[in-house]
Amino acid sequence: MDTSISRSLAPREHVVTLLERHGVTATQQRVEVGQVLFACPQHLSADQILERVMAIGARVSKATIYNTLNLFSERGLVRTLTIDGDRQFYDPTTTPHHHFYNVDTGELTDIPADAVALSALPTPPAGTAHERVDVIIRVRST
Amino acid sequence: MDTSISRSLAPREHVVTLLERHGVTATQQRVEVGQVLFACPQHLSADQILERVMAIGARVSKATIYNTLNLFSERGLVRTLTIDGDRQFYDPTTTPHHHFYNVDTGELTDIPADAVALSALPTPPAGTAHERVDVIIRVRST
DNA sequence: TTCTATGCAAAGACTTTGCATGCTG
DNA sequence: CAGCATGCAAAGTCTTTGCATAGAA
Repeated sequence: MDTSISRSLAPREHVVTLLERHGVTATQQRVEVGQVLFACPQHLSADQILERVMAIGARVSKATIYNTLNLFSERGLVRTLTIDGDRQFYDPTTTPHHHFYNVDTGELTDIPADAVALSALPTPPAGTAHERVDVIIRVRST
Repeated sequence: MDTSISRSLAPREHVVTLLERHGVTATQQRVEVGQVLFACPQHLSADQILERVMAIGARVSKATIYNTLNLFSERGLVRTLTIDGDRQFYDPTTTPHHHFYNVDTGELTDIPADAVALSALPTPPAGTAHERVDVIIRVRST
């Protein structure tokens, strides 16, 4: 088998459709970022995405990575996660769900929304309305 | 009344005792940071703390602010919050509780632990154990 | 005195911005 | 062709680090 670093990519077609459906012009670089990002449920940093995009032979600048990720985030194509202060992670899963965060390894794992029973949410402060609930379960290696 | 910026401070005695109880040497600067931080339940950034410490006439360098906050955090005197990626907030309330986060204003508000009913927490990934659960309810201004 | 804390400035990590060039429609 | 996207490098933020000096026990 192939000994080089090869990862599955989301099909080009699929990414193009996805971008268009969100009103994002499907340029070369954005599609490549999308192919990496939407390959599977995962949590990648901007740097990791840049690496992987480079690894598939595409050339995208760091600035474009950030521009693209911010655009995707605004348009609801990805969810931006901030767990520790160091860096942001981009999560292709945009449907409601939560996360395990391993404080020792930094690893993030998805938790399906229905695995956490959140009853009786408190009333938001006056003049505000619920937008989203994030549950982060910090775990440590045993 | 006093027109200058004056805020209540935690009593010096109280802060000294608190630090000692956590095995932290109660130096001049640490006590001043503590007086600002432990004045009331709040969420301050490193910069805001520096500002307020300066405002009470104490002179503390930025490096010491960060060193002190990191130390306090390690020793469990404060809880470090990372909400958006921009900066960290330090929360003097270390008992379990959750937060409202206003995505428009950046404002953080405490939620008592018992105001959120979290039943049926999922099992942590193999080889890990629960450490803490954070619930962040994002709200937007209406 | 002996070890730890502090200050200052420089270094570092991550992210954003400005501007000229290139691609999209 | 008009306008948005991209690349590059520089600028910006927040935070950490190194080293000499000052303070605590």
